This record gives sequence, structure tokens and C-alpha cells, in this order.
Amino acid sequence: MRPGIKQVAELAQVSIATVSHVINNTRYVSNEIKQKVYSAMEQLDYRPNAVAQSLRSQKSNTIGLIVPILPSDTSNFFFMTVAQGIQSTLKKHGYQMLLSNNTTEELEEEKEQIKLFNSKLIDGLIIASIAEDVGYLNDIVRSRYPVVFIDRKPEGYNGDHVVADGYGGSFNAVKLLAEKGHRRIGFVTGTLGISTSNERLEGYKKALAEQGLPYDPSLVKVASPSFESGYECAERLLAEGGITALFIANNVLTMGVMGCLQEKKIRIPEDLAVVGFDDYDWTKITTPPLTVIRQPSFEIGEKAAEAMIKRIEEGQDNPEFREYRLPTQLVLRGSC
Amino acid sequence: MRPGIKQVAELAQVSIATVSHVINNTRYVSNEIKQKVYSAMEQLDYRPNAVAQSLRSQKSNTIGLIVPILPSDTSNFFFMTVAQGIQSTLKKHGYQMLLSNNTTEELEEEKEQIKLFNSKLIDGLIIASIAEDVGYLNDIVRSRYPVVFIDRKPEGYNGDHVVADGYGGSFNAVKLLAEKGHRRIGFVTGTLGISTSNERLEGYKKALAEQGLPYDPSLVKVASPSFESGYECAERLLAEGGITALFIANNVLTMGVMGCLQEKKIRIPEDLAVVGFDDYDWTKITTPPLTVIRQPSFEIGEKAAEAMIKRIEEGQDNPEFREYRLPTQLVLRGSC
DNA sequence: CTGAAAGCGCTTACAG
DNA sequence: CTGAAAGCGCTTACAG
Repeated sequence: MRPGIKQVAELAQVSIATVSHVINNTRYVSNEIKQKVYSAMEQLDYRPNAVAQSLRSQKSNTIGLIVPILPSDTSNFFFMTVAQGIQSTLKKHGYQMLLSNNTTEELEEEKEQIKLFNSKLIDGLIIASIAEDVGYLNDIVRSRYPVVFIDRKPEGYNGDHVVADGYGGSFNAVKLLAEKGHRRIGFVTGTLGISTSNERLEGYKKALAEQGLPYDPSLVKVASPSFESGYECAERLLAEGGITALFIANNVLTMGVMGCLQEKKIRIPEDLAVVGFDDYDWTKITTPPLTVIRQPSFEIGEKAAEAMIKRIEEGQDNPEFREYRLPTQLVLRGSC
Repeated sequence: MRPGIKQVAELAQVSIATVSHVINNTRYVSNEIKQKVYSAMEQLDYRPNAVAQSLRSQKSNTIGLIVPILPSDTSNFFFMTVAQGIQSTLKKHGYQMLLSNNTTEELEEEKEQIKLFNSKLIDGLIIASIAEDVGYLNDIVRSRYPVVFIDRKPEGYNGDHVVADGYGGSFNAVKLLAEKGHRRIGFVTGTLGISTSNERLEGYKKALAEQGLPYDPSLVKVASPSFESGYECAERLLAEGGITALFIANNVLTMGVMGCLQEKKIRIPEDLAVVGFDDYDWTKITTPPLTVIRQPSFEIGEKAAEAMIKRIEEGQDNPEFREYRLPTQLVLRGSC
């Protein structure tokens, strides 16, 4: 049987309370007694029962993370790296991460997962919500614990959020292409209406304007989030003709576009200069290697965890919610 | 405040015991009373406190999963897909998955994670151990719950394990190359001594033998698990000359090799025919797209979860441990 | 057919 | 400076 605190107390000949206090360093215990307790714990290979601790203290030292990850989808990679950033910094502060991924891309699933987390007494929630409006959190979370949003800017519920500077990344990519002399620069984006896509489009427009280039809506293709859709957008842009450069605003679409270009034997960058999104490993081994906008995914996770810890330590007193905006980075390779 | 079972009992005017029994369907309750309880639960938006349930019943309905995932490493993808397979089938059986990834690739970390799981009362452990010998589990797990191993065959501790048929995959890849007329077929493998690498090497040898080709150790390069190491192995094989085909036995190394070939402008398959390992999305968009051995990663996860559920339901009575070996698949594309 | 009560393994006021 | 006891929210023998 697993030894409990009672067994430790008996062996050390002290009270249960004392054992608890030496474990948690929560009140003064004489050195002599401390030693007895430590050695008893060691002898029994005692580990506190986390479940009992949670029940009693109404605190689980656990932060829930909800992230939309489809099976076998390349975009996994981004959120997985974020998750690792979160986990590694939570660990430093003595917290654990409970991961739940929304495989269905449905909002109901997301809600269900939060309710599950609630029943496990999480101390905080970090979420990359798929909802455009996260107002539903008002009913489910009810400010019982802090919520930190990642990737997108939340609407309808207050919370810190950490995002990558997609605006700046997009701006820099398009500016680079324009400076290389390209006048007709295609743009492939994911569904609009969410903050990430919106601001990347803004960056595109802004760069064009600054470079004195006209904004031509026919050069902008909105894709659904799939390889195939990216492929198809590239196909259409190619068929319509006229572009000499292409910027793709997310990683799944970048892959789809590259699939199309490789199949049609478009020479890069001679026939078409290309800049993609997200610095995935595979972008290094395409022909030629791809210039991309890098999002600091691990750092996003770290920052989200830090924000969470801060919130928990501060308590409810601070009503001002912060936006943490992390810089993106232009990674130059052979494709433009 | 979150309502507890007591509040439900009061509102429904029944005992706590009765509420518990209708929740768990664990003894007869008259329809009339059931209805009262249900409506009280709904009215209060009641959810049982999972922590209290675990503590009392000494069962958490949670399966721990430990998997070695390095930050920003492409190999993440394999285990992530496995994890999704596990999670989706556990969910069907009312279990949750608790994920812990060993970021350090160190055995001590692995042990620490298991101890943490223990303190959370997990009902079972699914693990892709990095240890060559998992005998240490005898001390930590002590048969308190079932262990299912994935990816590799365990040594030193008994448990079901589910693996992909690397032997068959490797055999088919090399056979294909030989049948296309290649006589000198290079082989890049990860560290030997673990079941996965070992059996892929065996498959290579077996295919050569069957095709009447000599086994030449100088064509076999053992790499450490990194992009760079794969790159370097390709470089060496190229420098030493003589190979017309190359089979790479895991995905990280495949990427490294492709990086090298692309940089040295080796034409594929004209100069060198290539077969890689693992059907990652990016293998579709290399130039040319890559022929690979596909491992059924999601299915591995599903099978592991099924094996776990079976063990838990069977109890301790069945001492015969099973190997589940899932077929790999040759995915033909342009690189050979 | 249903209820009162013990107890899972802890933490934390309350006493002394 | 340390201990005895209540209680977190459930499940589950034991009674009737």
C-alpha cells in the first residue's frame, strides 16, 4: 500500500499536523523534529496524495490548457510548441499543466472541456479558443479563476492575452518583397474575422501603401484551413496571372501553396518569390528553402504561463487586463 | 460557489447517498426520485467534484501518458498523433488522459513524472520510455496499475506493448529499391540497441539477402537523433560514393538527409533514389515528393488505449502480456 | 427501496 | 512550539 501522512506521523512519532507543516513549510518546526519527519518520509518513500491535497485546500496547482489540435494536422506543431513553453515555465513555479485538445473544432466541445476542468478544480485556464466571441466564459468560469488567452485577442470576456505580432510580421514580409521590386504581390490568408488573420491582412495593406503600391483585392485569396484550400488558392492566383510574388499568412496554407508550386514546377524565386508563415523545420528543406515569418511559439507559451502565475499571485485585485504582444521575425532563406 | 452533492440532496429532498447512486447508476432508485434528483442537478448546474470522487473511490478514471517530446522537434508529430489516438479512445470509455512529456530525454525526469502521476492516483500508465531497460518500474509502479508500452518493446518489466512493424516496413522499402535495380543501397539509422532501430536494420539486411545483394557495413550510418546528424550522414555517404539509393529509418534523420541533398543539388531520383520514414505532411511537398514508410501513429494510440482499458477491466488475473504489432505501409511518391 | 454514518488523505483554524 | 479535531465532497458498507 501507498503510505499516507498518518504512517509518516506514526513512524516519526509526531502529529499529522506537524508532518503536514514540514511538508509545506507552513509553520515553525524544530530542527530535531523536522529531521525525524524527513527520515520517516524517506524510509517510507512517502509522497503526499495530491488528490487529497486538492480536495482539502481547494487548490490543485494545476492550470488547464485548451488548444485546438486536429489529428495529423501540421498546425499541431505551433500549439504543441506553445504548450511546451507553458509547461516548462509552470513547472518552475510548482504548477502542472492539464492539456485538453479540442479535436472537433466545435465550440460545444470546448465548453465541455472547460466543465471537465472545473470538476478537477483547476486554478487557472489558458485557452486558444476557436470562438469568435468568448462571452460564454461568463457562465462557465464566472471569474472563479484567471483566464489567459493565447494566439488570438479575445472578445466578450476579460483576460490577459498573449499574441504574436502578426501585423508587424506581415508588414515586414510584404515590404521585403516590394523592396525587391515586386509590384504585384499575392496574398493568401485564412478565414477573416479573427484577430490573427485580420491583422496580417492589415500588415499587407499597410506595407503596400507605404511602398506606394495599389491594393488590389483580386490578389487576395481567402482560404479555409486546409492543405487543399491553400493548394487551390495558389492555383487560382497562378491562373489569373500577373503576380510575381506571394505571401501566405499561415503554415497550413503555406504547405498547400508549396504543394501546388512544386507540382506545377514553378521555379522559386525566378518565376515567383514566396514568403511563408511559421518557421517549421520543413521550410528549411524545400527547394529552395523558404523565407518565412517566424512566430515565437515557445515564448508565447512561456509568457502565457508567466501571466497566469502573476494573476494567481495578485489575486482578484487588479482589474486591468494586459496584452502581451511578442515580436515576429523575418527568417531569410532562398525563396525570395 | 460551486454547488456540491449536499445542495443537490437538499433541493431534491433526498439523502446524499441517493444522489450519489443516481449519478453513478449504482443501485435502484425509483423513477420519481430520480426525476427529482435530475431536476435538482440541472437547476443547480451541478457537476460532481472529480477530486472528491477520486479520493474516496481511489480511482481517478485517468490514464497517464509519458512521451519524450523535445521542444521544436519535428518528431513531436509522431507522438502527438499517438497521443490523440489514445485520448480519443480513452474518452469513449470515460477515461481521461494526463499527458506529461519528457522534455529532457533523461531517465530521472521520466521517473519523476511517474511519481507525480502516482500522487494523482492514475489508473494506468501508457509510456514511450526512453530507457533501454524499464526495470525501474518494478520499484515505482509495483503492479499497482497496468502499464502499456508504446513504440518500443520493453525490457525488464512486463506489460502489453504496441509497436509498428518496422521490420516489415524496412524490408519493403529496401526490397522496392532493389527491385528497381539498385545494388548499393545506403541506410541511415538512429541509435541502435533499441527495438525500433534494431528491427529496421534487420529488415534492411533481410531484404538485401533475399535480393541476393551483399551486406556492406560501410553503407550503414548510425546517426544521433538530430537534423544535423542526418545531414552529416548523408554527406559522408555521398563523399564515400557508390550508392545509388538511400533508405532512412526515421523522420528526423530523413529531414536532415533531405536538407543535405537539397543543398548539394542532388537530383532525386536520377542521382539518388530516396525512401524515408514516417508519412509527415512535408514529405508531400519536397522536390520530388518523398516515398516513405508510413507508421500508423493514430492507430498505435488507439490500440494502446484499448489494451489499457482491457487490462483495467480484466483486473490482475491475466498474466499473459500481449504484443500488438501494427502494419506499416509503403507510400509511393516521386523519390524512387 | 432509501438513509445515516464512516472514511478517503490531507490542511488549517483553534487550543494550550 | 506542537497537537486534536473539523471538514473538503464524495462513495459505500451497514441498517432497516
